[in-house]
Amino acid sequence: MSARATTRPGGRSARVQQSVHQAVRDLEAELGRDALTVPLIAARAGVTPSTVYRRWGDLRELLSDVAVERLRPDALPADHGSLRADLEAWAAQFADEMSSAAGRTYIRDALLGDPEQGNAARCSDYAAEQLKAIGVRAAGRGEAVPGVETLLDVVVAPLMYRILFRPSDLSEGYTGHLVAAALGGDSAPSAPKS
Amino acid sequence: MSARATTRPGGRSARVQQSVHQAVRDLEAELGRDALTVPLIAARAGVTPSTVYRRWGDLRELLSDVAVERLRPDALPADHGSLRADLEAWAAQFADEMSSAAGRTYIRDALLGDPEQGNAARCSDYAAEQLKAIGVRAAGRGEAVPGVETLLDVVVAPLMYRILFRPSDLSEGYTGHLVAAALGGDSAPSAPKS
DNA sequence: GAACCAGACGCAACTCCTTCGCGTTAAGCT
DNA sequence: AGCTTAACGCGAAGGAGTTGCGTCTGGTTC
Repeated sequence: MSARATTRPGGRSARVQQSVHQAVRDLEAELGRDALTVPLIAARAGVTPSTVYRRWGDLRELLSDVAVERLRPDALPADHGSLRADLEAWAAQFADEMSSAAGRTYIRDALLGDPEQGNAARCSDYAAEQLKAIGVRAAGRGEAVPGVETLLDVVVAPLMYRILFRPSDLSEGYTGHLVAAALGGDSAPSAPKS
Repeated sequence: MSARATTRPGGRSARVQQSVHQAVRDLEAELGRDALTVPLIAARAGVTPSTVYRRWGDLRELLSDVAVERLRPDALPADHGSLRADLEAWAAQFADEMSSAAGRTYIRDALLGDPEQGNAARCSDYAAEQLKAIGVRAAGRGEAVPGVETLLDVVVAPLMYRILFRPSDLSEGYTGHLVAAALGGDSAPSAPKS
């Protein structure tokens, strides 16, 4: 049902998918996300609307695909010399990007794809890959490293929960507090009031 | 923009809102959620489609309102005699309800409402109220009680993250593991592999 | 390398969701 | 009771979403 598993990866189908995705990005930048419609996107991409409906089935599904691509990290997390520094830097950047208006829109769009496994799981996989890379690097230094599952539970999940459900309660030092909780160290000064 | 803050809470407006909400629930049970359309709902509710569009602006917004109402807990958490037992029972029930097909649909619908504060925050408030009630009761017994913020971070957020992003990775004893992490006790046997 | 098969696309017509202006109704207030 | 204004009903116009059919292209097989 999704366009990802195209049965014909090469040739025309690939060109259509590429041009449609590009049209979404262009029009989103020009007109804003709320102005996007399938006929508009199709016209910009040089295809007919029915093609888009057949491949993606829905505007939501198409936007979900594009959103997941934009959420894909473009590089491995930077090396700051220690597990704690790496995690804090990564979590801070993650929180910044995801809590922005654009980031929240992409997350929401990504969550709207096919409800079963699919686009949403990819977002989590991206975070897991980054955390795993940080963990492997720290293990190479001889540091004790929490498992990826634990980091997802203790750092990523609370951040995402606040971004999605409590957008107003995302303070500055919160990521530091979460990393400290994950590593068992001291909490950052601006820990939650409890 | 949302229908909640109706400037005229009484009289006809209230009747319209009530009948429209009821129509959504009825039609959702009869035809399934995907078959819902604004004209259909309006006809069942005995109003014109333009009324629905004016009040809610969008089918998504209307479904978001209805979903939040369905996510509202109908009773205070049961008393099992101890903080740990109360938390485990509540978390297990929460996970069950939210990870079901209907629960996930309601959560997704609720998240689609007005992006700023609104319906999504209500969902979190519901959980916070329940946790606070459990906490107050435990404090009355003389138990040491983690703050609501901590419980949201350590128990609710990981559950919700898995439900939304990793629907396949929600094992049986996971909630027990999370409660144990929150209370500092031993982990349940089926803890994550890390 | 040439013919075959199947999936994907373009085209066009149809349905109906969505929007908007205007007149009417009723809720809240003095 | 009269007034003000928000909310609703109605109807028309525009546009999104859907579908059937023919054509084309990419992959496969002989």
